[in-house]
Amino acid sequence: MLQKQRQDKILECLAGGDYLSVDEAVKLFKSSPATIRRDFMELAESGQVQKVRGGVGSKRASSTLPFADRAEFCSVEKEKIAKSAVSMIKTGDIVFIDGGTTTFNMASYLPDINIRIITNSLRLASALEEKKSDAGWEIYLTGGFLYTKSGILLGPNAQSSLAQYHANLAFLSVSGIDENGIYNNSELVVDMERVMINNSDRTVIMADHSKIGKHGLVKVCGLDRISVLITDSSRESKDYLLKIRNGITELAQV
Amino acid sequence: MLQKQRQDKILECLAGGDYLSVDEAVKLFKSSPATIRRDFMELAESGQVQKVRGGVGSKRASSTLPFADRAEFCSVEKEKIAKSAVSMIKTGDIVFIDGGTTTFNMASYLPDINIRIITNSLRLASALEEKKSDAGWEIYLTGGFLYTKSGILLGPNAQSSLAQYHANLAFLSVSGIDENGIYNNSELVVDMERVMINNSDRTVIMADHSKIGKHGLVKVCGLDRISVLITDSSRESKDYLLKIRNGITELAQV
DNA sequence: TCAATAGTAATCATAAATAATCATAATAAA
DNA sequence: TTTATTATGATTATTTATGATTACTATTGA
Repeated sequence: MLQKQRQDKILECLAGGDYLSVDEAVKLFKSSPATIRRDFMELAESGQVQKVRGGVGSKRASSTLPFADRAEFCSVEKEKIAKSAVSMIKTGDIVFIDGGTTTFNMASYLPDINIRIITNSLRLASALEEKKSDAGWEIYLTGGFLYTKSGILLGPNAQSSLAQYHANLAFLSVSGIDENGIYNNSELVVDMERVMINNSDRTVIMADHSKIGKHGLVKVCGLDRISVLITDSSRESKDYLLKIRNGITELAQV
Repeated sequence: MLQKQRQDKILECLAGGDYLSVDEAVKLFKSSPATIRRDFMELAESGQVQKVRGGVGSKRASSTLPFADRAEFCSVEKEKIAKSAVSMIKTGDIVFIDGGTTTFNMASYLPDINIRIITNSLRLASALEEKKSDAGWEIYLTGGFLYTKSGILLGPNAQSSLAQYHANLAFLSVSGIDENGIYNNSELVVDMERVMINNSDRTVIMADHSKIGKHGLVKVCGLDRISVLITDSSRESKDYLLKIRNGITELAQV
């Protein structure tokens, strides 16, 4: 049996949202544990299954994420932060959601209420499209050049497209935040985020503890433009949070 | 056995959506491994199969289209038409691809050469993003409101976003074509298609035989604006095709 | 806490598949 | 016919996948 064929069958076994052990797979495909492990590893690396001791499990809810480095998208902290962020959204809201990994997790928890979502993330839009809310989320995508590496739309067309909208809330990912402001690593991303900040009533920054006290290539804006910071608690970031606390309106720790 | 004959048989074997190993093919066609490999390579280069170690797989074998109603997208006719359409694309081209089901199939066959693709189809963009061409397709998405039912971007923002671009080739799906012109069922879709036609050097209509002689809610344009019609042959549509034939520059029947 | 067990990762030799090269056979063009 | 072109199959070196062995690590239960 071909390697690829075997891997397809593994995925098939897991399609029902189940679990497949190394031993079972060895019997099923008549190969050695080493080979099965290698298959499992590859499938896990490409994000198609999740590795557990003794075998692999289906990715279940997040199984439709189309990108490789899925692990990065699914950390417990980021999910908590995302959950807290969506709880701020009320019926009738118009929200900007930018293209970061933290904000992407919001897709899983968005309540099925009437809201309008404006985003430059192809992946977020795809995820929301597949969920097909009953209440009918209205989804608006910005145009522009598609960065296939990160699945987000950037560039002048994306910016001018985004500038057409105004929102109640903007949810942003950052690469760092300190007492002077928020940072990100790409100029094009920063340009988009600035438009979101300027065109929304309130700006919510979603940053896990690893971002606290860190910087980035470009400063997006000062803390005075930030309404809410949602982060998770950790011992190391505690001191830094105190410094930031005074610059912003509200701090949510999850 | 002729080379062409053999390659057709290979494709037949894969029609069911499975894999074919080099060894199996060697026995089946009584040729040498070298020849079979060359066949596999050619078929893979033209995008008709996917190469895996030890053999080839059908394009459908592992490619997971992100939406439910896959069947509709995969009819043999539409695939043939799509294949013929992509063969028109050359290195350096800038192409519009609209959001229909026929045009969507082009994603599977797009050659890995340097081209720029402008589309209002979220699903096409997602599919291309996942394929991650080596040569680096540049993908541009129009902005606008996302119709989750069909996964396409429409509305005034989509239009103005699209109007920024100019292409060599525009590939359009239609709901019908007759001797007077082409038709579609949604005003918003027609608006987008008109922009594509106006902003491209050549317009290619992709319509399977069920569309020939049919109409739709809105007329998009007359046949004089159409450069090429790609369709599949069928007894019923033959007479109608003769009428249409004179209105357009070129007719490709697959 | 400790071993006992089960699962894993790392290494390596082997086997298999592939790409590259070449000579030959089949085909098409002059 | 002769020549040029293309397809084929054999050979080779190279790359890649595999399974056995071993050492390592996590989990379990006393």
